[in-house]
Amino acid sequence: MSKRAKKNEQEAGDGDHDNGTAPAAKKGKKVKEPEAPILYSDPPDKMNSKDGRAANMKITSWNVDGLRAWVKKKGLDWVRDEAPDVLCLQETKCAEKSLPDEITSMPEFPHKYWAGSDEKEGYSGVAMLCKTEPLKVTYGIGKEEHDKEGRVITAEFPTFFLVTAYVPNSGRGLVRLDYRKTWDVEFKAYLSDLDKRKPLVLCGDLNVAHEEIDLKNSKGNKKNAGFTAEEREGFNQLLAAGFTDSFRELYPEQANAYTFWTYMMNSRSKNVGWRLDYFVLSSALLPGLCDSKIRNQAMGSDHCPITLHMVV
Amino acid sequence: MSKRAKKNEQEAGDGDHDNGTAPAAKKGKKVKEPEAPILYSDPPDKMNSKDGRAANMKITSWNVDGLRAWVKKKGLDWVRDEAPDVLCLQETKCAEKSLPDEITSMPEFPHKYWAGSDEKEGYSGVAMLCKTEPLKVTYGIGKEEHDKEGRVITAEFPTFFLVTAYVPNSGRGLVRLDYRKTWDVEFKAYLSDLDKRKPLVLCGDLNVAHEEIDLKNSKGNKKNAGFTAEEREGFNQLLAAGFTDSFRELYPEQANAYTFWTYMMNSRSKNVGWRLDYFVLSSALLPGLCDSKIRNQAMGSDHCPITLHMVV
DNA sequence: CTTGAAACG
DNA sequence: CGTTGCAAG
Repeated sequence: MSKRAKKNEQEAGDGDHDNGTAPAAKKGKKVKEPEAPILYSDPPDKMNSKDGRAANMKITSWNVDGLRAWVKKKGLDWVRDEAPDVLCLQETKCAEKSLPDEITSMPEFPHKYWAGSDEKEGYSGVAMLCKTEPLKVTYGIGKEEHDKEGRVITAEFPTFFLVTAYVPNSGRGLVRLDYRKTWDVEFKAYLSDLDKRKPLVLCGDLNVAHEEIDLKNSKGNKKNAGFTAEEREGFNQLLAAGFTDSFRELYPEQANAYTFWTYMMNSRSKNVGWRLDYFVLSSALLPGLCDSKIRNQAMGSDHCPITLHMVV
Repeated sequence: MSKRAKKNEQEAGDGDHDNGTAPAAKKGKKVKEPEAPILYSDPPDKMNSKDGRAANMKITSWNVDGLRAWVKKKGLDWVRDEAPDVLCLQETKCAEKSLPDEITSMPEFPHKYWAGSDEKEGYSGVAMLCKTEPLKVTYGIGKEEHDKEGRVITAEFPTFFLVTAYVPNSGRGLVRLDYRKTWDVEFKAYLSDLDKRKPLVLCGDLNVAHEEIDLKNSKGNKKNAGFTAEEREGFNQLLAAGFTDSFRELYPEQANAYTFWTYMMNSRSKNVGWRLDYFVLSSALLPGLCDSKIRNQAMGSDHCPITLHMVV
């Protein structure tokens, strides 16, 4: 391989979450054979906690990248099969009045909560759909500055809080990294405050790959949104505040486990991806943790869904 | 039919070229049966002039409403079957560098000319593709004010000028009617000047239905772009300057003959349309006129193509 | 590459 | 309703 080609393979483009592979080879140049995608084995869901109790709460989280398109691509069929107790969605990109009937009328989830962007229509937005009614539902993190983009919904259940979040992307050229750093600080403070009242589950697109193992091209992406030192440190600080990355807790060595692949350059078929979606748990909930799964077969978005089984 | 229903059927919306039919009937109300579309018979092309000479020039004009989408919808397959000597396109909405290979490499037309909008990418734009090379090709009408939107190409052939035009739409709410009136005056002047040198054929989307016979809902569209008194008078003035609407010349009583149908409200399937595309001829070319056809079976745009046969 | 909205028709 | 460039990811 030429020096230049090697460089390309590690460089990232100026986009966010780029996979860093070279662009289409020039005509006449030798092209690398397509390799078999490197996946990881997917054992059956563990339905019991370490201390032997049976899971009684199933939560699924999915960045749908445009709810309307995702519904057309039959994302809800997958959800019906998965049948979680709570479904959390990020990047719905849809005003409440424009939601498809198929989801607003879904009988499996009688309790539905929507947060949209105040300013920009079709931007950001999260949702939480529940089988049973939460005690209370709140929107945002209680900071005017951060609550205009429909990024957080918090539901209080008898024994825990469930927070779903779509963390701000730092953007191409890291144009929004400064804002993201503020967000990370204030969001962690919000979660710490909640945690003092009741343990919590945080799920959603946290827009960071924590460690090198959490993305394919770690080398080439150190200056790109989602893998900067600042964003990774933000995640470190969250864990230091007493929270746990449930997937990594259960599968500390598992490589090639991703939840996002850019639509560009056939990244998904090559499993050139990032782990950006998480279930993060208060330490008090760890004894009830049964499994934390990545459903990388489910299509309909550039992210795949993740599912948590726990005892609450 | 109720008075209200009747009113709806004649009213136009505030859009341009609306067909003026009522919106979807309210639930529970009686709905009119869908009627068989009223078309007109399409006799074989006349390939001789009145004085018996054989046609030796075939020109096709088509508002493609986005050349790239039209190419994907196989518009070029239809063109290859039609096999005109000159193909004129309007609303290409495509910068020259973004043209699909399939059209730039088309061997049937070795001589290709493109005009695009200077300011707005993906807006307006016309093209002329020729089997034989014109003596000279010019762009615009020689008035700075009118030549920024890629609306006119003029090709000089040995015995005539061919002008293809995409005349400015007066817009919803007639926001651009004033500009259109200026255009009509200056464009007529341009054509009159050309006509002094050599007779001409003008083809393209002239964005006006001339008389009541030239659109389905004439009553409801008198205040809408394409059928205002001002635009119709502009066309009258053009004819008064010594030019002839070739289709109407040959088929003076032919109703239900349209070249445009809004994509909305299934207008095309109901043949609720407008005749907006024309071949307009200098009087000196009338003896050579053989036929002026509307190819209303050709799909790929909200306009259909038209074809002229003449002796030059 | 893909989404959604905006402008235009 | 459907096209385009656009911002965003």
